[in-house]
Amino acid sequence: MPLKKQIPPSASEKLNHVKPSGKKDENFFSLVYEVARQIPKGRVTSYGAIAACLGTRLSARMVGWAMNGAGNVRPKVPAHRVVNRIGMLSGKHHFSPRGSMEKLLRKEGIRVKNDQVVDFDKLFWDPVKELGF
DNA sequence: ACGCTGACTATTA
DNA sequence: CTAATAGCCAGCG
Repeated sequence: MPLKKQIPPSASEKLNHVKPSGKKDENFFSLVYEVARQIPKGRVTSYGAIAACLGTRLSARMVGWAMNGAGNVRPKVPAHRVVNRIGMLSGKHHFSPRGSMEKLLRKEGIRVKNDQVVDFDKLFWDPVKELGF
């Protein structure tokens, strides 16, 4: 799945209006959480896709880092639906309890084999495309 | 303040 | 094909 063209930084400004309060600290984090919450059940996406949606395709690491606090944020953020670009459950080690990520995915009908999402290309949910970016 | 680390990705060798 | 490299930027010692 081609990540297509480069996303202009203006995209982040678009989502910027979403933030209810005037806090800019959680700017990036909030955006990540927002997008992550939009992931339909039974679908998955990648850190890079979210990053691209925010206009910072190169900062996919930050997306993952943001997920680090996903469990602390309310409402819950389906961090288990976010995997790396090849559909591998790279973040399963950060889940509690260990291995819950795969379980959750399976529960949603997603087949996981050897820490990898089966038919990742079909289950892939592109926020850029779905959200109209 | 500085440097290292990391749930990533794309590019180059 | 695999391996190394470079961007990204928020935390933490």
